[in-house]
Amino acid sequence: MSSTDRSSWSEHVRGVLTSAGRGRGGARERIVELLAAEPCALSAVEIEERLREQGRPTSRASIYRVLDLLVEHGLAERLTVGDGQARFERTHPSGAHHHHLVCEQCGCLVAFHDPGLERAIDRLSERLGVRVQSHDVLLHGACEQCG
Amino acid sequence: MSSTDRSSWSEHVRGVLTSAGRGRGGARERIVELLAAEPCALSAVEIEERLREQGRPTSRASIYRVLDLLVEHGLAERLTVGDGQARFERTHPSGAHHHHLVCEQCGCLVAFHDPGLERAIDRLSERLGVRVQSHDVLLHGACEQCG
DNA sequence: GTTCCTGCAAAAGATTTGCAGTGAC
DNA sequence: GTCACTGCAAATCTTTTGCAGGAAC
Repeated sequence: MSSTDRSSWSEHVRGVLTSAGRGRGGARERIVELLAAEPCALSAVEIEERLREQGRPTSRASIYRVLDLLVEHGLAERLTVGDGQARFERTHPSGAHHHHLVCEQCGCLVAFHDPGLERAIDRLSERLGVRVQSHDVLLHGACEQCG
Repeated sequence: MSSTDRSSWSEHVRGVLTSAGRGRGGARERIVELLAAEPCALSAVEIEERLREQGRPTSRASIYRVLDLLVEHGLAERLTVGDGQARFERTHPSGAHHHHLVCEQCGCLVAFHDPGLERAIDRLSERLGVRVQSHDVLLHGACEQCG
């Protein structure tokens, strides 16, 4: 993702939250800045660590509150990879989305997008006759470095 | 799933665990029996509730231990739907697997199988050039009753 | 008798909440 | 000055672990 995307996401967040009558605050700015720069999904604990390493310590309670706020407004997405903690990732303003591969060896997350998969899910939801609002696909395997 | 499938899964579990040098115990029998009869994924807390309702109270620690044992031997599968607790479901001895739709209204789980989706994931893993061991697909939407 | 299984209680982690103080506008 | 935001501490909830007694073989 380009640096333009990064700053545009931060701007987008500010716009949406301002319209919602929310102010700004130090913790929120720090977290938004971190998520904007981070390509991959982070857990609340990881966010706390990164911010502390950057010399900008932030309370974990605030981290959870900011993340909830972002998810509520569709600005971030919550995902779970089965390790007992939730991970968070910014969403693309255009609505484009992707899925993840969890490397069983190094634990890293690899994002990917696949039109064929999206089509298969569209056809599937039609076949099932149910209304599907969203979907998650999680692959478990080995990343390029480990595989 | 037929009652034959149910009993065959229980038999399968006994066979596998006996081969692994494990004995039997009351808690394990109760949990296997419950999972055999239950069509859908249950959390440890739900399993505890059901067993208590049946007048067969079982310690939660034992429930987690039995579930871990089943997952280790490939007899059950752990899945998460994002509500902060793990759910468990028996696996089919043949290796057949399915995925789930979570109804956002009533919270129920609907299982489905879709060859097209499986093919799309096979093609995808080939395109990505990574080794994919397993995959999970989770749809969020409305079930037939609610939709 | 030895080994595995179980229950209880305590511990460990992640997440949420109450509350008082701080900061933005 | 008001209302939102933050940090701390405590609470909640799920899951794991230590240990002692009990059951299976």
